Amino acid sequence: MTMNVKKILKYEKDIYSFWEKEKLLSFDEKGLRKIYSLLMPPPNLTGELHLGHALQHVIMDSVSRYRRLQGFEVLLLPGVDHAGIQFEGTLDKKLTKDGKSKRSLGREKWLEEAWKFREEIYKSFHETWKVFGISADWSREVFTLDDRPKQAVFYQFKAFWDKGLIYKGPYIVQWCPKCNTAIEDVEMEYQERKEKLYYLKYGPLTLATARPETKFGDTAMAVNPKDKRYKEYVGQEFEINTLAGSKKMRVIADEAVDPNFGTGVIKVTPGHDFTDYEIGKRHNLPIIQVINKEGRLTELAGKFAGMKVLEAREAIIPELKMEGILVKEEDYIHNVSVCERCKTVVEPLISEEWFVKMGDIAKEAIKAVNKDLINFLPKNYKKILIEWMNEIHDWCISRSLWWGHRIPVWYKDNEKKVALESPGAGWKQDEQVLDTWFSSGLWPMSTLGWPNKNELFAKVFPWDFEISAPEIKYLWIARMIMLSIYFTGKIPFKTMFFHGMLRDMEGRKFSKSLGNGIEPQYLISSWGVDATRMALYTYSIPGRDGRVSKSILDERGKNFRNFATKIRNVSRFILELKPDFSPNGDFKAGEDDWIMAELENLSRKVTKYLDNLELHLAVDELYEFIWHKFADKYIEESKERRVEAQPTLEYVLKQSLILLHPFMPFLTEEIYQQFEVKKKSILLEDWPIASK
RNA sequence: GGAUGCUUAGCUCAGUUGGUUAGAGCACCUCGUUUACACCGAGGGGGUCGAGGGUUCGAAUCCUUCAGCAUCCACCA
Repeated sequence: MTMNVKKILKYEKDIYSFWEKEKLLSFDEKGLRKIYSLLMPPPNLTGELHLGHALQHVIMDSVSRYRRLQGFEVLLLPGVDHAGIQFEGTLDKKLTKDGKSKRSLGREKWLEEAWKFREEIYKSFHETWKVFGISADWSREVFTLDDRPKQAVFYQFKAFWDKGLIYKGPYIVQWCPKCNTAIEDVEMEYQERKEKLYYLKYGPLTLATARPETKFGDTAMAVNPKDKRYKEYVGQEFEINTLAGSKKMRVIADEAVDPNFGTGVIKVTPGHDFTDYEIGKRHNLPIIQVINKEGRLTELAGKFAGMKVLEAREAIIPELKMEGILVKEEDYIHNVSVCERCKTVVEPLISEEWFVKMGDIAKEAIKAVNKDLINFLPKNYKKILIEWMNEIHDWCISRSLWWGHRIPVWYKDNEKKVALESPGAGWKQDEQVLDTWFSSGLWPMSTLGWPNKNELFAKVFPWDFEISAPEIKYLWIARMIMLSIYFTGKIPFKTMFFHGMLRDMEGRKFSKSLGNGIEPQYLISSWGVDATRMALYTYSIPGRDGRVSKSILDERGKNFRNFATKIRNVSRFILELKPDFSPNGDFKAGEDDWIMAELENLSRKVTKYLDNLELHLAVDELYEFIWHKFADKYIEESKERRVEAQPTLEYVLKQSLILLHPFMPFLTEEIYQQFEVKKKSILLEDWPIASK
């Protein structure tokens, strides 16, 4: 079995090397042919490529091979994303196993380890890509921490800075105490928890809270202005027992308070709650930090200082009861925000972070998207993206990490400078790095040498084709659009293809923690690369999720492996066992007409489906034609008149191979090479029909 | 709470702008070991297209209500 696997992979590697050697995959920017450009979404540098990557890359590859056959000068540009938090988390886990840690290594040594780890991951990426036959121009590969993106990132930062779009300030952020960094809304997930809702007496009022431990940070009580019950209290001040002393608190009226929740009164904790932060801003309330970045209470919490949030909650409850402050408890089921990566409960708290004002940037992007310059698949993503951009928040671009583009701001005494390199002795660079998406958002430009003016950029931008998983439509796609429009006035890509998500049979995402993943390598070694690719095209409908299990993918893999065998047998019959005669290339009218008409029909349909990016339909047609029309019917009938039919047999086979090549590149090349009259590679053949 | 999508044969899914007996693969049944192929061929069974209502000469396809599932967004004091 393992021998067999190696043999299969060896065969595919040989063909791939042949394509590379003949420069069939490389892009000639001096070429005169019309360009078709595809930008590979850079996978995260975190380990191995999974089935979702395979799906996405295989879709891109079929499009790029199709365009190659049509005679385009194709650029499929590959790359990898440094993936700040994710990579850093993965590496730290690995280092812990080796008995090392961030603290013991220090920033410089740690970065050395990081680059070493990067090399390991790179090797595995390249192997997988080539095994899948991805026809990218590897000489143009980009990594988001390379020099070029570095220049682009700096240009971007400087441009925003000069325009006054970047600001630094205390701001309430979602803080993950374990990752020790601010994270964005989109990096969180929600877990339903059964907790308690506590009713506390604050002066003459009773209010409900799920987080009594934040009471040390309270700066006011708030009610809805329309709530008649509390009208008389608004504006008054009361002495409140905080368990760490006593302080005066005012009752304020704010629209954000829901009169139907609890008693209709809330405590306002601007330092540790998003709504409260907004209320606090509107009413000029002070911000008090009672939870620190490790998720522990600060000294303001008196004897509870140093406790973790949940410990503190448990310790506080009895005290509140004793003091007569806690008057009622009830069960309360609600969603708790946790960090998407480490599942730690996220604490909203105040941190010094860098932000980009997004309002104006988004406005321009909305205009461009509304002009329908980008073809979204599925269509409704246009609306979804516009709605998001309409309600955009400022972008928190700083992360307290080491892996990434360091914020290019330098400090000396009370001076500040923006520079890529140190402005001289005594200057200290900001400790934080930029959000990964700050560089990924520039991907369509930085991969082409932007911001330096150059021919490549001028020729290629905007890209013809981009593909993505829908889950990063805001994080990545929307940002690429906004940044491209902002800096170049142009959209970044003409077609934006959102593929569906592969899920398990329960509809869950594949994830490491669930252990429900299916290795692409497993499928390849069982059924071959081409069959695995074909199995994946079944799930290439834009925006449609697919449920898969090992057995379902095995079923498809086996089915297409059988299809590959069928094609091998067909070609053996036609090319190896052909009758002894000299083909004159003439087609006999009459008995061959129908298959020629079917072939014509097939060519037209496959072309249409590829143009519309309906890959699954193209695959269906090819399968039906080759197996059930050509093999089962025509070849069977031709046995009666083999010599006469031979030119047609050869012709139909060759054309079928060309049409199938975008999907099964290795098999089609292998068989193509057995023809007597042929070009150097099937990739140099002509697609039978032009696109509309 | 808001938005979007999904619900078609036992399973996983296709069904292009509404138009003849609703398709594929796998599974199942019958027959076939003819010199490309049993990783095969010929044939067959199996669906009131989630439920109700509506538009139409005609609806899986359009409208509406409802149910279930999923995703995204918001809220979560």
